[in-house]
Amino acid sequence: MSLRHALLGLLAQGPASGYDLTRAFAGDDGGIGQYAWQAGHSRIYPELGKMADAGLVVVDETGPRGRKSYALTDEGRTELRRWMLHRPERTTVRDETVLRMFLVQSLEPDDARRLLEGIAEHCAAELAKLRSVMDEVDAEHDPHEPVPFGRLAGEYGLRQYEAVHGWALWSLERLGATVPG
Amino acid sequence: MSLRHALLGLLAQGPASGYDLTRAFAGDDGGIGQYAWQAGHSRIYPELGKMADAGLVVVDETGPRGRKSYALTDEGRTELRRWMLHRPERTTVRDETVLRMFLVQSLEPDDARRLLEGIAEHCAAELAKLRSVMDEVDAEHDPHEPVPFGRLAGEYGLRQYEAVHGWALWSLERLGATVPG
DNA sequence: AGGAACATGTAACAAGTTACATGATTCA
DNA sequence: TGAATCATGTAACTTGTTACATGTTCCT
Repeated sequence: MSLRHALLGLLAQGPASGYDLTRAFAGDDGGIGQYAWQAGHSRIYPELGKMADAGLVVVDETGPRGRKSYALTDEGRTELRRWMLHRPERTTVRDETVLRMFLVQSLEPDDARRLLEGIAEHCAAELAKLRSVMDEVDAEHDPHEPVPFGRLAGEYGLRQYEAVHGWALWSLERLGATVPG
Repeated sequence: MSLRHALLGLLAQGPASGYDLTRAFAGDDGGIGQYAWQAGHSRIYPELGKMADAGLVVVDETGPRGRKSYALTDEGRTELRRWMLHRPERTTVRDETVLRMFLVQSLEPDDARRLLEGIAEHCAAELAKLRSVMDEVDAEHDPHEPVPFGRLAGEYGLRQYEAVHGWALWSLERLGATVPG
């Protein structure tokens, strides 16, 4: 039931509507939906309803066009904290990109090389993009204030891309050793 | 439909039964199920059935206890290759661990620190374990032969743990700056 | 003989995606 | 006034998990 906790975590930042939360998931902007968890509005609205029934959130404000803004309750905050600090022995993982990495060796060497080169290029490009965004965030940020929300996640993304980039290059070398020329 | 492709990828290594494939997913041994994709036998058996209907695999051998060994067909290999080399713009991602990382900043600083310390320790421990396994693999491997299956995935795991470890330490420093003492 | 591991399957439930459906407000 | 965006919801379908169910072979 991680969608519930994702929503609790986002609401911990401040009240938001289902529509706001849907955008937080949808972004191609290095947000939660790109790296951590995906959800569409058709799951988010019913889940918010159930969470309200369970007392984890309340509608704190209604706006135009039927907008309902949800806020965390103390119960919700407690549940979020419990989930964050409790490490389950086995967690949900479903990652198509990593799956491709696992299966690189099922391809013929030429195909594998092509795939790895594509991955390396893609990572380099994304890395450059994300790095410039993060540099900007850091430049605008007063070092005496708390880290801006999302900065830690951004750093994770950065290091993630670096790791995959390095891995692709390492793999190309390893594969290359078997086919001289 | 990534389960299908995960199965095709595993079968590219050689024929296997549903039971064999189930173990490949289930392992806590740094296998596909720990990092890339999870599946239980109750999904695997029906999927193998459908794949056989679609001509992607065939039962190449039957054994004791009703064992059915599946092998890739040419069609299956073509479909696997198509999927591997075709980069979709948006891929499935669902990762509870990364979700926690995204939400670290929803915790109070003390809790966040505790969580990050736990992550750093956990990564260091897993890294050490995996490194010794990979060192062993490398020691037993003739450098003139192709890279052993799983070695690239193992390297990915290694670099992944290193990245997360580094990230946790960096984040601790960043958080620490806001709360002196 | 009896337990562990091998081996396959189905059913009920939970979670997520895509498509369908509707309506209000804002802005040019 | 018309298009874009805001805003919420449901229904049908797909995918995955947990629980139920059964039978065989190997090893001690």
